[in-house]
Amino acid sequence: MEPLLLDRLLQIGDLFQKDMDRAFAGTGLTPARVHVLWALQHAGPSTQQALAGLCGVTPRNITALVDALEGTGHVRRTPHPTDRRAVLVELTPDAVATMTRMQQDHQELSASLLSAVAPEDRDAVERGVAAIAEHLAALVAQAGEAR
Amino acid sequence: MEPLLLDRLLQIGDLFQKDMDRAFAGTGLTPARVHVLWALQHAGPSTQQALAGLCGVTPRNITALVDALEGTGHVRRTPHPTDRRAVLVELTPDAVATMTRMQQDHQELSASLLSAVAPEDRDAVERGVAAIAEHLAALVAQAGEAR
DNA sequence: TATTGTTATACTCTATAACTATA
DNA sequence: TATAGTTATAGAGTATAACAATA
Repeated sequence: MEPLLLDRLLQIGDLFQKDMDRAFAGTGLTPARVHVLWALQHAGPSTQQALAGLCGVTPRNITALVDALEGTGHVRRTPHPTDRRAVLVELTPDAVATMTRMQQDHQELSASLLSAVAPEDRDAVERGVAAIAEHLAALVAQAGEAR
Repeated sequence: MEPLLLDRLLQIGDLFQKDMDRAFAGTGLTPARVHVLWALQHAGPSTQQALAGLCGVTPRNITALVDALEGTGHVRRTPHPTDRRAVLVELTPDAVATMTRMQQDHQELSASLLSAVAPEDRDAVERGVAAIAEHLAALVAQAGEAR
């Protein structure tokens, strides 16, 4: 019996997570902390409130994640120039280098995955996966409203 | 700029997780506990060692998950018929009904996702996603050996 | 009065190590 | 001696609620 499309997608998600967990082992990084680093690379220096929004977690949680990332030298807290309640979190030069490398690996992995698809199927797969992501996002948003 | 295929797949994984978390809210279920229930529905009554293997977690962790599921009435522990060291964990009738419903939802969601893909792309998407899953599994297994 | 970040507390998932009862 | 499950301990991620300083 063929596995369902959904089962394949769930399997892919599990494999990514397993791979990430091992790739970060021993580096002091975890998926949640890398998520913060990604947000900082894309958005630049940010307040913790902003990070909470970008990562979809509570401000309290961001405090803990930034504490850990500060401890491992990945980020720095600096005073906010105009709002003395807030702090700005920014990547250290080392972390910028790490994130640049990670982004390259990311692009290479994406290319490697596409190379596993038969050449005549590649366009359809890119279109189809994008359509699935958008459809699923709409379903989840709809379920969220009905809450 | 088009998002990478990999970004789409990661987005799909995040959306599934978000949807599951909300679907289970208030039921006492969590992704890890549902994983145990799935394993039990597919494998039938099982020892905790067997569940640890099926779920890919430590036996100690299974003890905690089964404790929680027993507390919410989803599973029962019964003595193993031939090995007095072991226990058999089995679904309660209520949990069997819950899992049957969940399996139906699962199939419907899979069909819904496929329906979001253009009809002429569907075969290619099913082939391509399967190929990606197998390719990724091989990459992860290879990285695991090099450990 | 509203917002930013923190302290306090709690729950879940996860792991390793040591221990008990049984094979 | 090896295996099944548990107790003990620890760390990470997550949440809510109460509080301080500042806007």
